Amino acid sequence: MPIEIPEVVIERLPVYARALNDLLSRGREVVSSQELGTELGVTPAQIRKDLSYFGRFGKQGRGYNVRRLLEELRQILGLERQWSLALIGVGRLGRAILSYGGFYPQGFHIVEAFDSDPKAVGRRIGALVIKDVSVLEETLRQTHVDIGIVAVPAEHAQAVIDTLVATGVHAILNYAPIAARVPANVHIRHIDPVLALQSMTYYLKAHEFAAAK
Amino acid sequence: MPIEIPEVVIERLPVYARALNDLLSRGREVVSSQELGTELGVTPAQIRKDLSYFGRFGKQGRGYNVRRLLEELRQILGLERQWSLALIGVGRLGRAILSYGGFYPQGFHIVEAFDSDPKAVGRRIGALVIKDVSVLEETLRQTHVDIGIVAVPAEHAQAVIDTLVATGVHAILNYAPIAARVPANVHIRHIDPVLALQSMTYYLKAHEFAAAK
DNA sequence: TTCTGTGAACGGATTCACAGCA
DNA sequence: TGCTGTGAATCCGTTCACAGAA
Repeated sequence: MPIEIPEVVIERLPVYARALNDLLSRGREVVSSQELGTELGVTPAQIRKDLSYFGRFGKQGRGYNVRRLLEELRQILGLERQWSLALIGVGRLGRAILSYGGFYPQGFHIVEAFDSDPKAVGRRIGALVIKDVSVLEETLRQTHVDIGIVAVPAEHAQAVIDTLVATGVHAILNYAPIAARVPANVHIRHIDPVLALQSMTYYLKAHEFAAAK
Repeated sequence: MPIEIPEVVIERLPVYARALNDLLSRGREVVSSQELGTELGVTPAQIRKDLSYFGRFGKQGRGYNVRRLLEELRQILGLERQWSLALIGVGRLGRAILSYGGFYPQGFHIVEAFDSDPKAVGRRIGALVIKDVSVLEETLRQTHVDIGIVAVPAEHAQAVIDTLVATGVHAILNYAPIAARVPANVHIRHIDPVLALQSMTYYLKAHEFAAAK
């Protein structure tokens, strides 16, 4: 049944959840779709429509109970549980990911780390010992992880992703600058600051042209 | 005139450019929309339609000349020039961004760095000396930068973004976990791995449920 | 009165399908 | 014959607008 819910809707829910979290910490108890929309730069109708896919969480004439709605969203998104992740690639980028403090408090725990560099393998980072990428497949067949984080160089990324998929990983966060191919039942998100910059320059160029006139 | 071109199209162009770059380095001279589409997981019709907004770059019966099309796209996107960036926030994340080697070769040069921590201010990182964020506004009024990179804690991000906008910056790459508000003539892209993870867990949850049946 | 929930209308992006050129 | 370029058709997400509950 959830199959028919547009993916864009799913991608907005965490944004709503984060805003509700803020509101809650500021002591706010009730919020209207109007206010939430202004806060987030989204139309109120969109928020109401998005939420209506999952239930009727609001009170007519009042708005939404912040705590209640947040809990519903966390439930829907699976944010109440903890998720285990494996990191592949412990170079500069990988180490930055490991030391990033934003995952753990949100329930995302990196429980395995792999690299191909013999100098890195065996090294300990916090509670993790870096394993050789050659044992990636067998390790993940024994120890289940929910999500793979790919932080290897572009030329190895697709192979790593294929291995992850082969071991039954269904969600991948990819930092490598490639357009990875995965089966339809596997979810992938790309973190790619260069692509982000390269699409903005189009507008900067156009703007400068207009400004020069 | 470029105003009518859908933003999604602009966002796909850098992806095409990257793929063409790969093809070129593999010695490929000609490519059809079919092949390129397979490579990228996009329909051939979409590629042809996207490109048709900007001109007629292909040869019927043959396909596209890889080098030629790449050059056209680089021209359209403004990738032939160099762009100067200012980084605000030189904490752990900011330092990782500074040490990331992927920006410079693509023409993105970080020329200024700011932080609010007195211990960081004045410190030299490579060719950069970290300035106090209190001089952000006046510095950017003197030294033009094209793009701002925001890597400050969430609670300061909107203020920093407002300052950037006030000094005439029209493009922002935001790493802070907030839904920042900017005027319509300012472009912003968000790098937010936690949001990416939080939308994938929805599907993992649904999948597990289905698998348990 | 206020604000939700939701069918219906709308608008915009994707895909189709084919004419036309090499 | 092969593949582009592109109007037309389709699909899908957003917005409208209003009935109905508090």
